This record gives sequence, C-alpha cells and structure tokens, in this order.
Amino acid sequence: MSLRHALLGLLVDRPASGYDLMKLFDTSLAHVWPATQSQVYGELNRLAEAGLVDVSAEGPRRRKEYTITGQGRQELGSWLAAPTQRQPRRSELLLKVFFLHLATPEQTRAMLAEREKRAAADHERLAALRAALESEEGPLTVNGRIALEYGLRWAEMERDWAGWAAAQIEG
Amino acid sequence: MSLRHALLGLLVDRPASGYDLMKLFDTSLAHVWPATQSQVYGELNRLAEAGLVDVSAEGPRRRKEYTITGQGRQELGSWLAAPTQRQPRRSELLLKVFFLHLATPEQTRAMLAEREKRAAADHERLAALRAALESEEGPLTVNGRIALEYGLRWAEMERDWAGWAAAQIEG
DNA sequence: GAGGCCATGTAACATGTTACATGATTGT
DNA sequence: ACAATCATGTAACATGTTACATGGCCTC
Repeated sequence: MSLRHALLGLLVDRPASGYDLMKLFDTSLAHVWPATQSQVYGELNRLAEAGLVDVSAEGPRRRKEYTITGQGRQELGSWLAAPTQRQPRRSELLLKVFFLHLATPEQTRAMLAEREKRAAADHERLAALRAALESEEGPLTVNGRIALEYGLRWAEMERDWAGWAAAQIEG
Repeated sequence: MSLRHALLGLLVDRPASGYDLMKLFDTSLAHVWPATQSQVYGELNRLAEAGLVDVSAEGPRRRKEYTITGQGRQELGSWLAAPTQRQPRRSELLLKVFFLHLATPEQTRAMLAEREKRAAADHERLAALRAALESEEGPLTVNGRIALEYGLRWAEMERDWAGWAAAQIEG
C-alpha cells in the first residue's frame, strides 16, 4: 500500500493533478518507488473515495487537482512513524546462488564477475553523483544525500561480496 | 518468472510432488524465494503444459510426481547463465527517507534507531548461524555459506548506515 | 491545421496472498 | 474410529505491467 503513501507525501507540498504526480514519479521517485500511469490515476480515485484527498479544482482538459485532507495527513503521519520491515523477500541473485552447484565453476565465476562489474559501475556512478551534490546547499538535499548513501553502501557491499564469493568457488 | 526456475532447480535433484516441493519452499527456500501452495500447484501445471516437466508417476491420494525434462534443464541452464538485474526496485525504507522532512527530527531518529536495532539483531542471528555452520563439512554447504554471507554483509551495511543517517539529522 | 503536450482512463495479463474446499490414506 | 498428515486444487483480492483509447488545448 505504499503507492498510496508516496502520493500523499507528494501532495503535502502542493496540490497536484495525476499528470503532475506522474512526472514526479518519473523524475524524483523513479529509483525509489516507480509507478505507472494506470496505477497513479487508479490510486488517486481510490484515495478520493477513501477521503484521504479531495478534488480541489477542475481545470481544462478534464484536469482534476487533488489536495490532501486532514485524514490523509494523519494516515501519512502514522505510516512515517511506523517501523518498516527490512526486506526484499525474494532475491533472484540468492536463488541462483542456491542452485550454484548445478552450473560449472566457470559459469559461476562468470556470473559473479558480471555482478561484481555491475555493482562496481553503480558504485562509481553514485559516488560521482555524491561528489556533484557536495557543493550544493539547502535542506532539501539532506534526504537525497541519505538515500544516496544507502545506494552507495549497498553497491559497495555487493561488489565486495561478489569478489569474495568468486574466490570461494573451487575447481 | 523465477518461481518457475526455483521449481526446476529443485526437481534436478530428484522427482517430487507439489506437496514435496512445498515443504522445500517452506524450509530451504523460505528466506530466498517464499511461495504459497496455490502458486506451486498452479505453476507445476503450467510447467507440465509447457513441456518443462513431465508427470512421471501417479501415487495414492491423487499424488502426481513431476520429473524435469531435457527442455526444462535447458531452460534452467540458460536462466542460471543469464545476468541478473541488481535490485529491489521499490524500497519502503527509502521512500520514507524521501519524506523525512515531513516528520520531526525526533520521529526520524526514532525510526532510524529502530531500523539500526533490527539490522543489528539480524546481523547477530546470522553471525551465530555462520559460526554454527563453520564446523560442518561438505560441498552442499558452500552455497549456503555464500548466501548467508550476503545476508550478513547486508545487515551490517544497513546497521551502519542507519547509525550514520541518524547522525545527519539536525535539531 | 498540425504536431506536441496535457490529461485521464480502460483492458488484459502476470504474480502473489489469503481463505476456503475436498478428499484419501495411514497410524494408533 | 479418529486424528494427523498427505495431496491437490479454486476463488477472491491486491498490486503491478503493458498496451490501447480518447480527446482537449496551445503554439507555430
């Protein structure tokens, strides 16, 4: 149900239409919580039905502008305060690791090397981004920096793990 | 489509019924690729229809025993060799981080502290498991150790990140 | 007047969850 | 005979993806 909270969170800043929100999903939220058009428009209707947002204005081209309600803010607040499960419960990578004995050592090492390469590339990309952000000011970038750091540390972890894992493979 | 590959992988070892496979999902694959009964039975029927498995025997209580076919092995092999995307594309944690400015510094620090605590607990649990596994022998545990190490490093990363992030919050 | 952007939606499909339905066989 | 376990499935719902449908408005 987090698409719902993502929409509510975006609507706190200012009222917006589904179209506006879609653009925000495609830009700022693209790497954190991607969403499709159908999802956004559908969820906005459900949100309005549930009283968490209101249609505050109608504009040209059937434009509907949504505003978050008090009930919506409350829902968002309790979501933010609630603890979050750690987890991608399903990992295709680890599933492959589970079946490693079904491939040759060469195949396995190649797979892990590929993974290491990708993680290293991601790490470099994010490190460059962090360097670029360091010169910028403003409280708006604090969140971004914290999220970025997560991605950076994760890529680093995975890169190192893949290297270590390849060394464990015998033969 | 990885449920399909998980089933094929399990069937390489030996033929099995849906019931047998469910038990394997609940034990060995529980943390890597959980699956429900409905999914397993449904996918097995689809797999048989696609010719990737055969019903090799029928037993008491309508038991159907499935065996992987040559085509099934081929499908499994190419899946194992193919590169895997890095990714949980959606992260509820990072979504909350994105909206951190909507909560008070106290709430934010509490949320991050909770996360740190959970990651630390997971880390300890896995470290104990690794220690227990160290005394065991056999090539069957190599995979398990590699997967375990991933979880361990991830928990460590998250624990440290949460501590660092909490320190970034002002006020 | 034509092309591009604004704007909202529906339909079909894939995957996964939860709950329910049904019954056979085995061991005590 | 009764309970536990074996065994397979269906139905309803939630979430997400892809493709398609429809049309208004603005600028050149």
